[in-house]
Amino acid sequence: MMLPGEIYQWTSRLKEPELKELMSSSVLLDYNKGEAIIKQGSLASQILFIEDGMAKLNLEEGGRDTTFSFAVNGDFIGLMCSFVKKRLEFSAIAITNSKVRIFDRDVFERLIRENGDFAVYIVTMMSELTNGVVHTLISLSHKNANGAIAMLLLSLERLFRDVKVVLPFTREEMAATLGYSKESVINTLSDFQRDGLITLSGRHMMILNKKALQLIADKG
Amino acid sequence: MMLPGEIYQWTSRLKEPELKELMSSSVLLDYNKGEAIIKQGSLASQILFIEDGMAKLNLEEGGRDTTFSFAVNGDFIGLMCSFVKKRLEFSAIAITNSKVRIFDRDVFERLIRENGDFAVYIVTMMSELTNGVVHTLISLSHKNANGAIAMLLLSLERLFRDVKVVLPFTREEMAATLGYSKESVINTLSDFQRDGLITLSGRHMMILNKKALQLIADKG
DNA sequence: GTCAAATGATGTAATATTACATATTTTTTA
DNA sequence: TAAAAAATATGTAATATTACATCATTTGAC
Repeated sequence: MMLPGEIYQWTSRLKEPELKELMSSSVLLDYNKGEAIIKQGSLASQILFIEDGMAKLNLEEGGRDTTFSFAVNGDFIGLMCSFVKKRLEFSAIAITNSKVRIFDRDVFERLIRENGDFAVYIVTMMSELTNGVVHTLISLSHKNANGAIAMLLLSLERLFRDVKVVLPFTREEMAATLGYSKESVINTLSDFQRDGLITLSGRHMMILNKKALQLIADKG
Repeated sequence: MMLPGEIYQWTSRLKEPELKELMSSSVLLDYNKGEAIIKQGSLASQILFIEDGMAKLNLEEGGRDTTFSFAVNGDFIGLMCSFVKKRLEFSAIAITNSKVRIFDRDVFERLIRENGDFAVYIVTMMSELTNGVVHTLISLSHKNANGAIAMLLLSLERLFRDVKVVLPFTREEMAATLGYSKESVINTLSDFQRDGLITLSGRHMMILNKKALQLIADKG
């Protein structure tokens, strides 16, 4: 439950009546694991905020689905790409059962118009998010298969805040995201398991040796 | 010379006195080809606008310099990454002699605060820019060497608006950007020349067969 | 212009990655 | 629960990419 002015940082940028208006024009929806929260190609008419759960941000292109970011509890989902003119060019998929608050973009934009503090806060958040995504994508693209996979596993550990992770991908989806073949992903994961860095059972993974994984991510 | 309200779209979002204030607190500087316009790690205290010339946006990391975007005449340089809290995490290098207008971030932010129209315009522009960068980086990372190089050459053609292009990279820098070895880049460029797709002489390139290059970029 | 340094070109061996074939396991559906 | 479908695993051959060695060319400083 979202209580004005206390749980989420950004709410403090809004005045009492502004926040009230925004909240009362919003809806809270439940999404099941695997469900699409945002479909690429839909009109950019909403701003989504994840109150509970996790989502992956995908870009579909050339028949491939690439995950380029994640969103967790307390994040605006893909905020840096949400204010486009026409249609959203990304999708968001719940990777756990999630509660998502849906704001109307017009109301949201009106607040940006009317509340300069809020506008600057949003602009700053967008820059930070974009920065992070660009950084991640470039790092990934310069790594070999081992390094890229290690990076992804570590980012999932941060996302879940736990060494136990449920992979939000099939091996093939993971391959598509990283730009390698599914066999490369499968083999590398097997290698990691054989070398005692992780345990694997279907989609359930546990990280056993974070330091070694980090080394592979850095060097690879 | 920048004339209020007529040359650049964004100026029409500002009121006469706002634009006047912004312009009068700005400076126009000349940069020579190759010169650093923005240094990664510098304080995020300015917003830069390129009035004439071209620049490449680089991210340094792991000893490598990766170009992730370009800016030309009429662009804010790296706007989507410019409103970060502390230091800029990208650099910008002039790839032709350029005239750059330097705005003070505080003044710029004050306009975002005080002029809602302007705020929304900036937010929209940031989203569109981020969208484009993410799209480009993901496309590139899924291509083989030939495809990635073809993509880059075609994007340079669009940048220069001409089939004659002066490559803003050494072969090695191009390799760093694309995540391949310099030999792969050199060999592929040689192949392209041998196959009559381009002519090359040092950094001077001419695109002879755009369709074939596009095909390689799409398929590769 | 000359020289030195940097950049570019090319061939080959080593390595990494993919593609294919096939068997096994897990998940889904009826 | 059983059967079917999807996903995973594994070995091997084909392909792509890198790394190394060497030489040619271009660029920049003096």
